[in-house]
Amino acid sequence: MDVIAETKAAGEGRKARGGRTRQTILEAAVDIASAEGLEGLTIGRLATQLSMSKSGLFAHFGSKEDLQLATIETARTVFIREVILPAFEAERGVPRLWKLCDVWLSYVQGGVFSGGCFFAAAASEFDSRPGPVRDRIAGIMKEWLVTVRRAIVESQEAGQLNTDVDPTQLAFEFNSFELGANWAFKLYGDKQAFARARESILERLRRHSTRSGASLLPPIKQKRGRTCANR
Amino acid sequence: MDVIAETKAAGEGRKARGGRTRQTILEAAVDIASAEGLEGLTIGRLATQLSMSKSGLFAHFGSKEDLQLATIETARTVFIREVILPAFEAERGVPRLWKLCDVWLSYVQGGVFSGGCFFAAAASEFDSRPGPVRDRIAGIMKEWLVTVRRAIVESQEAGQLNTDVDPTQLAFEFNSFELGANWAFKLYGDKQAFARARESILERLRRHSTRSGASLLPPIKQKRGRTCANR
DNA sequence: ATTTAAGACGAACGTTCGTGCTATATACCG
DNA sequence: CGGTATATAGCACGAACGTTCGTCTTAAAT
Repeated sequence: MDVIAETKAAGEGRKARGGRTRQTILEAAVDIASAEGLEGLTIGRLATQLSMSKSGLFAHFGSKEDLQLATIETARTVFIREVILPAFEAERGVPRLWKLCDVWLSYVQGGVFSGGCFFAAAASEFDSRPGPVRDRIAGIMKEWLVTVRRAIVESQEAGQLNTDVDPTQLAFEFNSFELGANWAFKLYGDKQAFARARESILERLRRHSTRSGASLLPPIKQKRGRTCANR
Repeated sequence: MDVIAETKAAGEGRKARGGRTRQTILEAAVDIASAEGLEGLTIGRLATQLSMSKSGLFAHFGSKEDLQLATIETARTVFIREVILPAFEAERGVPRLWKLCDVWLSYVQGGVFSGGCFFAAAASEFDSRPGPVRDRIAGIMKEWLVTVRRAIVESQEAGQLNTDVDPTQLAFEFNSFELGANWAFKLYGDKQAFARARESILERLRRHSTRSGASLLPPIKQKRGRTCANR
């Protein structure tokens, strides 16, 4: 996976001095932007929080747009570290597919970014504003969607998921549940939403799994009252 | 339904003169805000577009927050007219439940607001910004969720939907599909997303419907070729 | 015909934004 | 040690923001 290869190269910095503070700036920028948005991420605000001058900070980036793009790239690195890599420790097929969704929900729930999913927030902020920022966000979210879809296809190739399910359709559904949980959590502080999303995803995985695939899913959790005696 | 009662009262205006321009302002405001956001909705921009002075326009509202709140209320009125009322023409039960979702998707697809779903955009803009604006948006979106949930319960009471399905869970799923379609449409211009959301919703309705409920759903559409017609 | 009140206007306020220019401090290299 | 980049700071700018103020026009009420 190209994603894994690039994590090695990203380690060491540019010119040692400036590279380090630049990284420090970007880490703070990601945190602010996830809560206040990429436009609410103000150079003055960022400088104050880091006890720097506006101009000193600004010198690290040629423009505000560059700062936004660099912030997005940093967020992507965090996302890969916090979601993609852990999920890829699970074996290819249904286990990895499930873990991708599970870890994603945990990453929002656990407050990796203080404003929920960084990219969901950025996408809705820039979706009506054409330009490089919007394009990059769209590209990164597509990466995610493609990763989920590929995990679905691999599950089918491994004989763990029925081949009569459309991978694109299922990826759309999983992504929707994640967006829905993120929405409910951010707007209402509803932590139950994550459990709901997990239940919806698991229900679908179970229904479409072959026997060999179903055995790789977590055991059915008993609901209060009654459970999947449905149908 | 209280929603229907309030459509009658909203007809006539306040002081005839001022009420009319105020309404004109708000209609333009809703359109701008749906694309540029409630914060991107600038008083100067609004005044320019309407060939008014900033101060003359501003006098209709005591503050920017008041303008935002009034804009939200106007958007809600549009939403009720364009989505709720048409859906409530369908008979109670599964037909109304399906039509609620179907009309919602059409309302985004058809560009009632040029920036997709007004409330989805506003929610993600203000979900990390406490205050009256955020509270009102959250309240309105809850109204919608409750309306969908009630339609589910009514479908069960009418014996058209199996009672072993959790209404809150199903409402979460339908809402997620709508958010997912809105997301794909705004970020990628993907019109197929609406068809995908409809398919997901219908599939679930069919699976959980009783015989009497299933007969009230639209006929099954044949898919092109095999499921592999996607990209 | 006179008074009153509302609506719209232009100008200006103070603040904050992104962005340049210029000077100083700090670190690295011969 | 001195010299040269590089990093940061200080300062100022033009524009845009929300907001306030005083004035003029216009239509209704007396």
